[in-house]
Amino acid sequence: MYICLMKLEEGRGKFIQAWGSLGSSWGISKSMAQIHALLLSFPEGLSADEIMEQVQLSRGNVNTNVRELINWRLVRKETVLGERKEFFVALHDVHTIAQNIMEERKRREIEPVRRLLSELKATTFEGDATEIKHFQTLINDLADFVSQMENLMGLMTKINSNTYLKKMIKAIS
Amino acid sequence: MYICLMKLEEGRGKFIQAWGSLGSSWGISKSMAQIHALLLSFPEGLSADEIMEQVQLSRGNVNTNVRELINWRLVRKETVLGERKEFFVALHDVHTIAQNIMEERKRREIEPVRRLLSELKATTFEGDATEIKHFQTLINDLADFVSQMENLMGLMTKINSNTYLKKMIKAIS
DNA sequence: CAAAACTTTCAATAAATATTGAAAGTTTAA
DNA sequence: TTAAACTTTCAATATTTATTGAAAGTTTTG
Repeated sequence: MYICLMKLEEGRGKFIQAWGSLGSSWGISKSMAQIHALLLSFPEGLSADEIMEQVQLSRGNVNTNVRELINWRLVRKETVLGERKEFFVALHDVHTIAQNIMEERKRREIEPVRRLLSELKATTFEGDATEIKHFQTLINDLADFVSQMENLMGLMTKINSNTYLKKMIKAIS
Repeated sequence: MYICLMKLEEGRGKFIQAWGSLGSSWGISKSMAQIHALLLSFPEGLSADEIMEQVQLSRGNVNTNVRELINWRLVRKETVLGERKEFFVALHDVHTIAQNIMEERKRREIEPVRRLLSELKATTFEGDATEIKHFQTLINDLADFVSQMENLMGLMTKINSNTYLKKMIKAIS
């Protein structure tokens, strides 16, 4: 596909659908990814009913996934004067988005690993000395790597406000 | 738990089980994570039957997930002179592991996003000018972010052989 | 070549996860 | 206070993903 012309609505629809299926491959639910894509596509907030309408999901599903997006700090609630219902707006700054996703993933995916490894590090093993050594080396190496990973994720959130850093990373990678 | 004493076998078992459940939270199957943990725990390779025995999984499951681990370049086959069956050994260097995981995730999770965004970047939209502008800004921002991400993942694989880089990252993050 | 020793495949099944929608809960306005 | 407007919950259901195990396939050995 070299050139392509389409209605904006169609483009948004395509983006939303594609983002939804991509979502699965990063371990978040399709609906959540779709709703996020939808809210990102609109500068203004949408109501629950509008979301239901646009992505064809049930009320319960929209409610659950919007709440989850709020937990991830990717979306916030807004109320409009004179309107009774709530509106949901995505955070539109990509670097803030990235930062919040990083933080959440750290919490969910890195922290538990760290806990496991600390626990194993703190235990003394009985058995064959060589095998113990191998196992302990593994645990230590993994622990080192995990903190490396955390540093790097921290770095990612710093890139945010730092063009110099951005250039540096590009240069050394 | 401040001090703890246990048999090595028990420690390995604990590690394997925990790694399995963590696996789900990073979007890989429990069995695959368990098998990986098992093979990491042993310096020498194990046969399919030994894996089945140790992690209590069916032959088919072991076969499938070992193949997957080989695709990810986290495990390789080994044959032993005079033995008919195959043995599977984990790569034991944590940084090589990290590097291979990064590459695989890039391929699976980043590449498809890049493709989608390029496609949307290449299309011309019809509709309200302000809305189009918002949507295009979104697409461009996401595309920028994705390449940023790729740079950083590249950087991660470089840390491997570079202690200086490691210190630098720690310093700036 | 045939049987033994393995490995691979894949349809059936189980388990985990996501989604629905109707009922219950809450807030606001008159 | 009560009815309307809206949000939340959650048991039932659907969908997706992982796992099993027996049958088919392959390679090696005698």
